[in-house]
Amino acid sequence: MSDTTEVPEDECLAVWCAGDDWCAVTCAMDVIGKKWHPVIIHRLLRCDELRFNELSDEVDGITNKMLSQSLDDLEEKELVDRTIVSEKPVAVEYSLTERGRSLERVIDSLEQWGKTHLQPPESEVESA
Amino acid sequence: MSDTTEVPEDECLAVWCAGDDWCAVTCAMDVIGKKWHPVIIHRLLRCDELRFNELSDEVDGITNKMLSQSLDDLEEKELVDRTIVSEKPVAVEYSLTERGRSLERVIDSLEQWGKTHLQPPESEVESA
DNA sequence: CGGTATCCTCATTGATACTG
DNA sequence: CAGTATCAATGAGGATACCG
Repeated sequence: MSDTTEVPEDECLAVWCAGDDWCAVTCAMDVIGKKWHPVIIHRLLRCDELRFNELSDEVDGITNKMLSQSLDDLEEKELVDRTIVSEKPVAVEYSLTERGRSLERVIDSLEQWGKTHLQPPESEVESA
Repeated sequence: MSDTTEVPEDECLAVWCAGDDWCAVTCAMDVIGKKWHPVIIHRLLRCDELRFNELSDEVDGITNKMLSQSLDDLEEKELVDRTIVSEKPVAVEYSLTERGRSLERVIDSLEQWGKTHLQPPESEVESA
């Protein structure tokens, strides 16, 4: 029951794209194309579950606001799960949902392309 | 001389991302993550070569300015080739470069994901 | 710890009109 | 046909501070 018809009724994901040709790429980009989404997903893909601050540390450069906002959006899109681990000393853990994990191929091809065609600065990263 | 070391000296593609972890996904997104880039590349992937107006018609919703601007950016990033077909009645054709074509996997996985998880509105597209 | 709230900036996008 | 110029709007993103 998870690969036949994934789209909920309240889901508006498909709406803003349903123009002349539907365009799945544009839609997909609208979902994961936000500035911080790809990295966040990428990290979650590798670490399985992370706390807010761990994520904040992992992503590097992201502000609380953007992390929170991105996570919020990702949750709303059912790509990320938010789990309260502890109430008293507030502790929350973020992980990918099934749907989120399904993005692995996308993120992976993106990463692959980046590594192949953008050239990692492994040998000249210390110049800055 | 086109598949050994693809990165030109003036190329700043790798620069803005060379932070703490390099992050290929973020870099890749910076290249193709612009609003219209994915669709344009997608069309070019399917049509091989298109004129400015054909593209303008294909993309649907894009303005001259954005198309021109996107194409310009794509050219600068060496993803798209601009070929002047005719001088007098100005005619230009756009096509993907090798590098641009290398994005096929990315665009494809993006499209695949979109189609699988965002559900094309084929059966309810006429409600609007 | 895990966020929110506020304010501010500037980049992206768009509409419209004009041109070689 | 294939753009460019200009102006304006929008909103994404960032800095900082505060909260339960």
